[in-house]
Amino acid sequence: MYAEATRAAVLEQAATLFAERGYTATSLADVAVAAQVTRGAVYHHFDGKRALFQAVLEELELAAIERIAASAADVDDPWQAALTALDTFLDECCDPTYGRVVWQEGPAALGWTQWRECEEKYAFGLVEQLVRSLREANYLPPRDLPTMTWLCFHMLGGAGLRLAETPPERKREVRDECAALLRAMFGGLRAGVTPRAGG
Amino acid sequence: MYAEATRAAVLEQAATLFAERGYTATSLADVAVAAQVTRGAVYHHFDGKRALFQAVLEELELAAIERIAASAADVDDPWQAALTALDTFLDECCDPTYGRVVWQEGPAALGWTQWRECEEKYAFGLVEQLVRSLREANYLPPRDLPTMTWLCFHMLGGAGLRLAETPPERKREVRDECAALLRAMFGGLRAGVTPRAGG
DNA sequence: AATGTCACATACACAGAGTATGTCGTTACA
DNA sequence: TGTAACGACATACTCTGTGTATGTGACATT
Repeated sequence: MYAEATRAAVLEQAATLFAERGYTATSLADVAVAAQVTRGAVYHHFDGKRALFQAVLEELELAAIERIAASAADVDDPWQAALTALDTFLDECCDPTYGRVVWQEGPAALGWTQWRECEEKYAFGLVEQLVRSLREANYLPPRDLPTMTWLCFHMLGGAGLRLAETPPERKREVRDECAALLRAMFGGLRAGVTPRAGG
Repeated sequence: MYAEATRAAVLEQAATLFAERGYTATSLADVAVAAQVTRGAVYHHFDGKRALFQAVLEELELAAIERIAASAADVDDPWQAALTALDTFLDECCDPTYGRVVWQEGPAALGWTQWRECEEKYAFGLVEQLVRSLREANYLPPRDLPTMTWLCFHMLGGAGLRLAETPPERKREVRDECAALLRAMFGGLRAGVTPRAGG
């Protein structure tokens, strides 16, 4: 039963190529060669190029979200939990593949709408959840949830993208810079709002 | 001399189609049909699909940036100038074509790197200029300029994208919501910094 | 031993980008 | 005023890459 190994190899090589060359510049032939199989094998395991990409994206997101959620799970205060999640997220983005595939190639490959639908289950959903809990605890003003979520989501995406393209030796520096700026900006949202005790 | 008219027609139809269907889903045949010419004419005026897209993007950016810069030109205080630019930018984004082409399709079509290089001349350049002037006037902390610019740029892009996809009847509402949130976030960056008088 | 199924491989169809060449009307100029 | 050059397209073809349909061998089942 080599099937699972083949699938995994295809998935792994696809992730690398999509991240390195981008979605359109990567052909299924390239993926097949890299995974040392034929295009037939790729089509056997995945329903075409888009489906392969989506599988790659979902795998990356799943792993990242899991770690991010775990890191924030045992923090009681919603604000501190959000900041912890932010920190872990930035760590995840130091992996070049994640930022490129999820934030840059994602919308291009799947199309804006489908990408967002997919993201509802992962990063976007997590951000929404965090923003919601912050708002309910009165850490944030009672403004439009989708808009707040959307802006936060995109700001995080921007940071992720920037981190992904930063050369390894500068990653830590840029990461800390992003963290400070993001904290300040989120702090701006919070300004003028009194958190509800015990929220 | 119909040449200029033909070029303009191709450019206009391409903008519409790229915005409606996206870059990859739009073939040059589609563009040619819409502009009532043949593919040959398209290739005569533009060096291929990417070049056509870039021309569309640059035209949209040029028009937008011009209006944005003009609106902020006669405001003395850098902070007020930035807020004015923000307002005008959000107005521009209420045009669905602008947001889709520049912020969504742009990176996908040209590739991340080339898109950014192109943007240096337009939106990204303007944001950088504004952020720089704010920092020099001590309205912002002395943090890394590229990172600050990048995050602001992406946040604005997120807002633009959201506005572009909002149905016309809700645009004003979402626009104002975005404006308020963005002002708050930028205010967060400013917090704790004392502006230099006459700066 | 015949049959079915899984995991691929091979071969083909078709769309769309890019290119090479053809055509027609206008202009330059002798 | 004939013609040669050029600009503005149109037509025809090539090539790459996706997707699909079919073929093939190993293995399990009965």
